[in-house]
Amino acid sequence: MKPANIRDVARRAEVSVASVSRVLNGAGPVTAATREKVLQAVEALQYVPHSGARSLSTSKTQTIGVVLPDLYGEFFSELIRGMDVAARALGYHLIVSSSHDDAEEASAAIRSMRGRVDGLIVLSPHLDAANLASSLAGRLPVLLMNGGATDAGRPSIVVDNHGGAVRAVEHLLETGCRRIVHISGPAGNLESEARLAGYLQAMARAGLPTMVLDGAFTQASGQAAGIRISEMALKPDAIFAGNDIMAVGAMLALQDAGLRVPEDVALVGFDDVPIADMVRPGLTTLGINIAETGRRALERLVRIINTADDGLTDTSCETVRPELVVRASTGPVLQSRPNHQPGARAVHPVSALEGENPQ
Amino acid sequence: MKPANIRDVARRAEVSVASVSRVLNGAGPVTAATREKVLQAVEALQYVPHSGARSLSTSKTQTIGVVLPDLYGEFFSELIRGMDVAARALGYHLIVSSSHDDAEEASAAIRSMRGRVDGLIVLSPHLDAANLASSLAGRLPVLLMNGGATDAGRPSIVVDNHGGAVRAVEHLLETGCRRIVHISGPAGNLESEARLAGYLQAMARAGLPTMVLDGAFTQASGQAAGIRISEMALKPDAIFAGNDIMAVGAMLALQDAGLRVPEDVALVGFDDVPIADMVRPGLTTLGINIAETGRRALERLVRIINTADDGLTDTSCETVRPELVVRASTGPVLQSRPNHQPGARAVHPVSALEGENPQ
DNA sequence: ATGTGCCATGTAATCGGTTACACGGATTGA
DNA sequence: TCAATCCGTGTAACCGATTACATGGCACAT
Repeated sequence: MKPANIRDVARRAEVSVASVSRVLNGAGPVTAATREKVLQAVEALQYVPHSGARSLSTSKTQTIGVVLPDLYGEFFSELIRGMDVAARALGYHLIVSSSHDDAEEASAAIRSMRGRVDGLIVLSPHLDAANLASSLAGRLPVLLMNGGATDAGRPSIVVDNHGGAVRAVEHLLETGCRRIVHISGPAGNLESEARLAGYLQAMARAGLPTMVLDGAFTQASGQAAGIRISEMALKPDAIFAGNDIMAVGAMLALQDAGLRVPEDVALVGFDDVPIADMVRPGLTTLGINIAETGRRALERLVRIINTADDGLTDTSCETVRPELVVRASTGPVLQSRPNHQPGARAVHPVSALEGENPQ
Repeated sequence: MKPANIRDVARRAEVSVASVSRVLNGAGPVTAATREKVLQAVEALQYVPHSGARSLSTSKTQTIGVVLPDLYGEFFSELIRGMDVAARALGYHLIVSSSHDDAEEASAAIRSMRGRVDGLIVLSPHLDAANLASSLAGRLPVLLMNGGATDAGRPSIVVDNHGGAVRAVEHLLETGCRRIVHISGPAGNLESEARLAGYLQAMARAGLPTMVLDGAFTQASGQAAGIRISEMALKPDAIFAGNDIMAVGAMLALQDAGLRVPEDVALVGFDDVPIADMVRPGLTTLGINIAETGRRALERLVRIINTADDGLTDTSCETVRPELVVRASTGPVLQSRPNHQPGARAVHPVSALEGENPQ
């Protein structure tokens, strides 16, 4: 009992296969009578077109591939959710492939998707552009979401990681913090590096010394960093973590060590994943509307596919600007007057290292 | 510059298409020399087989569809991660389709996947079996993960929701709680109903009165329930929430209202999603190894596909037993002696309603 | 009545693989 | 030396859709 094919339908409806195809695709002229007969036959035979055969003749799969790194967590699931909603609205399917440790594995995934998808959305912040491009060989439309890289000639959507990090540091400065350490994401990750660079720049601009602890964008690495910090003799008065989940890890470690957030140490994350609002104190962070970004990415890729410019015309690099979301993990912003005042953050002994320069 | 096809490869390697196919599929006899020529041609032409064409002749897509409900959050993303890892290991791709509000929409999603996938994993706890079966028409292998329903004749993997709920209540009883309310999941959701039934049964068995607040498996609904509870004149001494995310919502509401967990109100969730270990106090919950469950589901479906028994032979209903994970959101277990003793939970005034019966 | 044009429909080529079967050359046994 | 066997290879028929092109019928203008 093999499934029915288009010829079975044509036979039963007493029309030709061409008419069946025309009815089903809404293309070409058909009389109401023909349409009716075809639809009845389709119903009776439980006919569903064979997508492989269709894709063979149309060279379209109505499917989009999403390649993700080995990191997981709320950020990526939110992103995919946004993409999935947009995909269904546009009549596309989504093939996801996650957990790619290295460039090698991601390339293999990309290769295995060729011919199976009409376009790709690639989130591999550790893939350098060159390696990536070689994998992409075919003229498959690709939308990059590769951290800070302004990859030449490819359409992309990137988060303004650098600007966001600067904003994070500025906010901490505004609340009176001076000894600000950064828990960084994994080395080689473009997002992570851009956030680190933003931190370094903002601190340099303020004339403050920097300190970086290595993290890996995971809760465990944030926790480990938090423990290290809680064991320091001269503790920082604020932490800017490379993402929310590390910030949460650090927060737990600090609290377990008896330190108070934000009174002893203020804390800022990045991404605004749902959990940021579920810890206490709520996590101040740089918010990205993640699902919305996913939706936009998918819609843009579909637009590129449909205009058949393989990223030749639309090569712009769309930027998503994170927005500061202030919650309780950072203290209140001090009055903007530069003169010293014993405000909410006066509990912090001001280090001699500060290099504060009231203009 | 169209991508190369198998005939281009055959021409360049100076062999026939049959040989190319044999080399690429490892099937059939070929000499080392032929293999070498073919592989060189493949490399030179950057050849990738057209999956649609292949699926047309083999009737296989090497793709598995996953249909998810409209709920999202860590549970589902963890599950998909587990499936994805297993899929890649077995040479399969994953098409996901989420956010299905109703049976209607889920059916549409299932239909749109026919011919595109070799099998389906369906997680639609609100789809009644009848409605579901009609959608499935084709003899497509389907693995159900449908909450408590022991759907006849279909292979399935279900969580022992009822048993888990009983265990949750028992644990609360062991810590001395008596006024235990339940925050339920959405009505019509089989998982939700099984957990509710388990709660009711365990409470009845203990001779205690029950109280159920309606939730929707979302953080917001848990929070709303928590607010309602914090406003009660006679407060419960424990909450069993239908899942972790509602438990977290309730915890935040209680804490915002100045109540202490577990001293004033103990709290148990269900699922053991990552966030359960990131709130303070840590959430006691019924742990399911989610990613592992996803992996097992996918591997089982592939096994069914490969043995070509469309769920005719293997129709068993595999059960995943959740395991109690005790964290700080519930107090210490009292001594097992039945005589009343002013232990850690003596701070709770024992209500007259209790109906406690020391045997 | 006849030509013109349009429109609904059918025929058949095509997409790019897989594979049953045919074939030819080499090896082996008698 | 000839027949039987085996093995690597090639030929061509299929899988199920789409669609360019051909065709036939009908309406309308002349």
